[in-house]
Order: sequence, then structure tokens, then C-alpha cells
Amino acid sequence: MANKATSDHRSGCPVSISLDVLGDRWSLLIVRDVMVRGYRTFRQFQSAGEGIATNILADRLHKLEAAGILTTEPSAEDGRSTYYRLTPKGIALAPVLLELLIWAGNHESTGAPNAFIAQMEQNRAAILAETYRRWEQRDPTPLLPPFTAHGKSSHEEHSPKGKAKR
Amino acid sequence: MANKATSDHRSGCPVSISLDVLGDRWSLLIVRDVMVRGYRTFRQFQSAGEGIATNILADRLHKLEAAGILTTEPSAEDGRSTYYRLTPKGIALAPVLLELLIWAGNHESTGAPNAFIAQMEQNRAAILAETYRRWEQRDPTPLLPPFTAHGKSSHEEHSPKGKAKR
DNA sequence: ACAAATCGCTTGCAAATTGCAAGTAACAGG
DNA sequence: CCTGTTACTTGCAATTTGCAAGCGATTTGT
Repeated sequence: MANKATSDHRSGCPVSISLDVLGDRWSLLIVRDVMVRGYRTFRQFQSAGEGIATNILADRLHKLEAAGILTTEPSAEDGRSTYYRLTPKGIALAPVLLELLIWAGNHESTGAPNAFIAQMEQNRAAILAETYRRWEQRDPTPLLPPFTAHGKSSHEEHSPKGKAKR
Repeated sequence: MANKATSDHRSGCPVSISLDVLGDRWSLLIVRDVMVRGYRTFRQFQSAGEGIATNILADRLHKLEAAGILTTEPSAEDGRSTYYRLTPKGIALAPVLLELLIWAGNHESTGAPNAFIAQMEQNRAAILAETYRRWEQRDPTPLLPPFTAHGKSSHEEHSPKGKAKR
């Protein structure tokens, strides 16, 4: 079951190990981009809004791949592109991202409307189910819009939750 | 409602903002120590197992305080000590830590037994309720043992979940 | 067919962050 | 008092980050 990395870890504590793998400013943002925005290429990650430098992006993509969170496959449509996709271990980060979203939404000044956050909080299971469904079916349509500026999403009234779950 | 920090943030995305505040190798470990191990003093954090350097620890404690996640109060028993405590914003990180724990428990080789992780996964609500209760009542007894080495906890059969809830 | 643009990187280099070791001021216990 | 402890700070070296530029392999436009 448990995937390993021959421990170069600081301790056996699961939380600590999570942070050994994901504890930096960029890794989880990349996972977010693949998971909820449907991004698949280097270029898309690069222009994701937070402005990651290309050397760091390349480094993080390799580390996430080495950690078994992402896999790559050559693009069928464009020979220059590589598609990145979440592994089962990667999609399993959905609850972590959701809780981070809810936490910041409730306690920081974010670009996401309060009503939106409240809705996510009340429909955790449905949102996670929809996220998982998208992953299984390789559905690349964005689940959430990029909340770029403070105060409103970039697509203005996107489809906050849609129908997810029944 | 939303607490703010006059945005020096990379974007308005809640996930991104969470990572601006917590996205490093140490911040969430400190929160873990306060939340589930009942640690309250500088010394306790320092000898927490992962071996944080004192300058970084001091820096992170100040940043967490500035972010409204921790508060300090002078120790009544010992004039040299300061007690650190989670704010409401800080205790609200419980679900994030729990999901990180479950994720690593399921996908990395950790010091926590599989059965233990499975139990946490099935009793999320009860564990969060107990965590919150401990915080409210300032109960400093450890909820979880430090999973120091790979394979077993340091207290060997501690009290994995106890009675929480009900 | 050919030139220009695009994609996914790599390479240098300066700046910021981290980690390590050694202090230091305030307090506590004997 | 005198010694140990607590919560830090200070220097300094090593690592990591961010910025800008470059580069080979396609793909697109004409």
C-alpha cells in the first residue's frame, strides 16, 4: 500500500512527512492547477497567476513526479508538449486542498466570496466526489475559476458548484 | 469576519494565500505541536523531534503570531517562559492537519500504523470535536504521540483515539 | 519550403532564506 | 550568590530562490 521514498525524512510523523514532500510555496499550487483548473502543460502552470519562475517550475514538476504525485505522457496533439496528470496519490490530496481553501476563505481576505466558501464547507463530500469524477474521466474543464484579484473571480459568476453529487 | 494582513499575497486564490502564510517546512509542525501534543513553550517546540533551529523557531513563532494563528501569554509558573496558544484561526487549521496526516499515512511510509490511520479516517468528526474540546478547555495532555521513528510511536500503544465524541 | 513563433526546459548569477554554532539577558532554584 | 535554564539574538556559511537569457525540438504561417 504505502508508497515510499526510502526516507530522507525528518521524522516518522505523517504530518512532518507531508511537509517534507509538499511544504513549500509552490508544490500544492501546481497540484491545485492540475486538479481544479484542468491545467496539463508547462505553459499553463507558468501563466497560472502566481508567476512561478521556469526553473523552479521544472524542478517542482520533477520532484512531484519523483514523489509519485504526478505522471507525464507526451501530448498526442502537439509534439512539443508533455501532459501532466495526477496519480491516485496525487488526487488523494483533494481533501487537503479543500481544507486549505476553506481555512483561508474563512480567515483571510481572499478573492473568493464568503457565500462561495460557505457552500464548499457545506458540500465537502459532493465537491470531492466531483473532483474525483473529473480526474477519473480526464475531464479538463475548470471546476473552479482562478480567484485572481481580491474580491472577484476572473470569470465572474462561473459555476460555483454546479450539480456535483446528486 | 475575514482577518487580513493587507495582502502581500501572490494572488487572491485562497489556496495560494494559505501557502503564503503556511507554505514552508516548519509552520504547520509548530501548529501540530500546540494542537495535538499540547506543547506550549519554546523549549518544547525545539525538542520536538524534527530539530528546528532556534533562530528559525523564533522567526516562525513571530510570524504565526503576526498572522493571528498563535497568541502568547507569560507563564504564571515560570517568569522565563512564554506560553503559546492557538487562536480561533489557529485551531481552525485542525482539518488541514488531519487531512495531511491521513494523506501521508495512506501514501507514504510513516511511523503511524495503518490501522491507526484507518481509524482517523473513519472518525474525522469525532477527532476534530475532541481536538476542539481540548483547545477550549486548555487541556494540554497529548492527543497523539510523536511518531518519531518509522514503524512505531514513542509511547508504544498510547491511546490512539480514546473515547472522543459522545 | 522556409522563417518565425512556441514549447519545455537549462544555465548563470544575484538575492534571499536556512541551518549551525555561539553568545546573552532575564529569571529560578539551592 | 552561584549555577542552570529559558528564550531568544547574532554571525556566518550553505542552500534555495528568483530573474533574465538562451536553446533545441517542434509547429505554424506564408
